[in-house]
Amino acid sequence: MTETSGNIFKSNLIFLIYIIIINKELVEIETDKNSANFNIKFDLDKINTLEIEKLIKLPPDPSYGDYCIPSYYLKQKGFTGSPEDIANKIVGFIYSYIINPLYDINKLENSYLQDLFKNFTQYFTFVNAKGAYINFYFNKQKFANYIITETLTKKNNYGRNYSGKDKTVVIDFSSPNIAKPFGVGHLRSTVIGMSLARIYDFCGYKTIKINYLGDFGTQFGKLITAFCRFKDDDIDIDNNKNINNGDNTKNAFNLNSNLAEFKNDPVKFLYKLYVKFHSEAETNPELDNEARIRFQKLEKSIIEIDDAVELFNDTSDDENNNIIINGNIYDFCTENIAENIKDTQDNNKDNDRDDEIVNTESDNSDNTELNIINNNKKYNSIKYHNIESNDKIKKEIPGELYLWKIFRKLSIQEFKRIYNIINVSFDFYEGESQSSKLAVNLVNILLKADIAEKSMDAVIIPMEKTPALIAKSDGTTLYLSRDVATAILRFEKFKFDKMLYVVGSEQALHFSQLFNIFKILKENERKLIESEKLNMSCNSDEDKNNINYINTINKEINDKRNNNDININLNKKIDVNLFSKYASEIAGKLYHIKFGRIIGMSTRKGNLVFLEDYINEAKEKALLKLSEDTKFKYNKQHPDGLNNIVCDYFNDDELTEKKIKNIDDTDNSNNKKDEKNLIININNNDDDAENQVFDVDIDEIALKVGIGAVIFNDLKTRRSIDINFNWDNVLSFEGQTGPYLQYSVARINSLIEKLAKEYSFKIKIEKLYYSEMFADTDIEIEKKDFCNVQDDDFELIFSIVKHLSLLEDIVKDAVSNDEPSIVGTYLLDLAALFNNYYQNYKLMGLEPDFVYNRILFLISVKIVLETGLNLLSVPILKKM
RNA sequence: GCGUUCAUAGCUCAGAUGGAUAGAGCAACAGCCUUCUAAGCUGUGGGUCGCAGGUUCGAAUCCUGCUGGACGCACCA
Repeated sequence: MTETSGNIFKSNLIFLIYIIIINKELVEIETDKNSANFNIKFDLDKINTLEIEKLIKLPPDPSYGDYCIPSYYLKQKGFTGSPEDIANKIVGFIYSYIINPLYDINKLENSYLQDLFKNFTQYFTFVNAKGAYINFYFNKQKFANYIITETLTKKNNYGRNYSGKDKTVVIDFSSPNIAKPFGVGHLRSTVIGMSLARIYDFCGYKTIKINYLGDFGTQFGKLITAFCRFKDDDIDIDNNKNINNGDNTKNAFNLNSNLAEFKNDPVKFLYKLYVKFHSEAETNPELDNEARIRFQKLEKSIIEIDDAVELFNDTSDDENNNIIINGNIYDFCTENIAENIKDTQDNNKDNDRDDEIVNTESDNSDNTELNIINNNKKYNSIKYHNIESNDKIKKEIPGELYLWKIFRKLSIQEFKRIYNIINVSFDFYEGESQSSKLAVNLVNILLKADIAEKSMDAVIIPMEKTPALIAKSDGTTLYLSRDVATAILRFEKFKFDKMLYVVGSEQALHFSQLFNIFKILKENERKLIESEKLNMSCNSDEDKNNINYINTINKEINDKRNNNDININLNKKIDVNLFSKYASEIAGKLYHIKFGRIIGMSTRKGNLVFLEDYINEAKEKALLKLSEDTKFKYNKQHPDGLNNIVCDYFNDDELTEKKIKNIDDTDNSNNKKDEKNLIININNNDDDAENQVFDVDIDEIALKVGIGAVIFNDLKTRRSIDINFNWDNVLSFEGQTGPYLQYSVARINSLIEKLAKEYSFKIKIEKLYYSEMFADTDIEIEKKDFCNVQDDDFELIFSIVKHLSLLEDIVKDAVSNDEPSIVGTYLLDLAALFNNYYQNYKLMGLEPDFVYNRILFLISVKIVLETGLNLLSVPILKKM
């Protein structure tokens, strides 16, 4: 027997349908209501509940019932005749055997069957056949009370299911490029990925969130070149003009305004350099050349220097970041690196083409380009010692590597700051740079195995359509080959059942090639094994190096989920037969979660939009609205105003993380509990109520509203379609928007609070907020009847409760389609239903018992709304 | 040219995987704040589901063709 849906009404119906199906002969005979037949077949072990569940549909209109079964579905189960006939016969069967007072259920031999039939009459009051449909009508009161009890009992676990039990899903999302600003393009991946992670988690999967940084590639040569050449220039890309193009290299890196800017906003500064590089390169081809050389040096040093990636460990937290930014290393670096790089720059002028340089290798000791790589000469490398480890021995590394590390580190810091704002976290930060070693090896093995072949000096894997390019003609690896290597390493570590790449649809070809490669590797497993053996036993220097790479490549990724960065353990050796070992297992487990582009997104100046500006724009709008509205709402209507405004986060860990980040000046040894509620107390000075409203941290609220608007805007539509960007749409807080959902929750909170106060109910309001949901509430839920069919508002409540009951199915649906928008539209419907109720049915002043029950009902609505918002990673506000 | 993908109300989108009468939100118009937050609610108007065929009891949904848009097509990621 397979697992059933969490809703007992549905599971009961599933069993009934099963009985109908296996007793088909009995159903097809027109049974005489009075002639009892107690030989009903029933075999508990053989039920495939999932299959039967698919037969159950929701009628389009409540008047057609609460569940229905289209009888034409039953033809596949062996029923014959017209759909109308089938429906009629089945309804006849149900009335003869179950809802028939003359039929004595107790005479059934199977006691389980007895219970089932008894339950059925309790859960369903009415069954009819209408055309091709068999319609089932709930015992509405029982249903409503059942669902409300369920939500109140399970709280923020309501809707959770375990369809992903014992399965691991790796989600690769966000993946910004180092040294480039975090724009709205990355936002989509980030937001979709984060939401999927939460939804998968809610379905019981072990979910691993990975941020795969674009920390490698030709652009870093460009950036380093630009940094060395232009760092002291006046660059203002906003106005699109470059003042002072000259060579300003006399005083290397003074503490001038540029340095201040670099320290203050490194990513933006680097972006400016990058833009400047491209505009300069148009007239000066030498720049591109220099960039290429510098990247080659960088790549080589990453591969050759054992702990290259680990230097100035990215795992370090604020403490060490401060060292980099403010302390000795920084100053040391800035003085020396600038000098050194200037030297290489000067030398570089003699070498216009990189192949010349490559060919003059080793014998020209004055050629600094090569010495950097091979000899670590004083003038072209950087001495440093690792303060963290109290390592007294100074090491020397190439300047390119040093700068690259600095850029990388500062960028990660900046990204983390932004992720913090939108409440996104990762289990691991990875980088392309980490898999380049393995990627090199992959190319060799595939060549030997005849799976790949050379084509115009490059290495390709032939495919039906476009051949996959896995190495450039200069032997360096590409995005694609690194992705293959990365997938292997990840599989080795996580043994995932699924890996999702949340990347825009413009990269569809790349991923279809990637998946194809694994398919090809699987088909050629034997060849691969041979090739790997060969690779191990060969003697050429090149191959030895490769074996060396593979032995030293990082394999060990720290298990600690909370450690946010890559931890590389270089001591651990890995299997050489990594590819043949895992490739066939990986095939078929990779998915490209593609999404459409954002069209027409630009600032008023026409440039790339930075995420932060985007959020700020939304925040400003919210602030405006808030200042207009609160004045009216809280001062005129409710003179007692707000006592406290609580800005809540949904995740304790993330909350703590944020708190720690914010409080950097004080040693925060307070217990966690105090941190949880960021309560901002307002001076409740009666005289000056009007001004107080603005003392409230409406800033915080506005920010959350802005974030909610921005995030929900990306999640409310299906991934695949392109978004026509329109400021008015994003900045609209009315209708189908994030703020509308947040507002609905805030309304419920406020209402509950008011009613509890008015009626002196002992309800601890703070226990009702999402982050506290794990704690026991003081609500008594033993009382089963929260509502009654005779109540005036019953129909309204029933329609809402029915919607609440869908949550589990919605979540499953979202997972099977990898589509967060399914949750989004569900929430909009639910919020609309609630607001309808809110507006049309006033509770204040009604009977206390009745009101108390309604509060419990409101809490159950709130639970579902908040659960959904949490799944979408939309901030939940207690008040707004 | 080849491939992927999209086309539903003036605009932005749903449409439960082929099922009962195609639904929301903006925008327009008409109402609703001296009791619960008007970021809200109620009502009205608005459709040849891009076009043309096909598949069957039944199509916005599936297949083919066409039109129109977006993206991609080997040394970028």
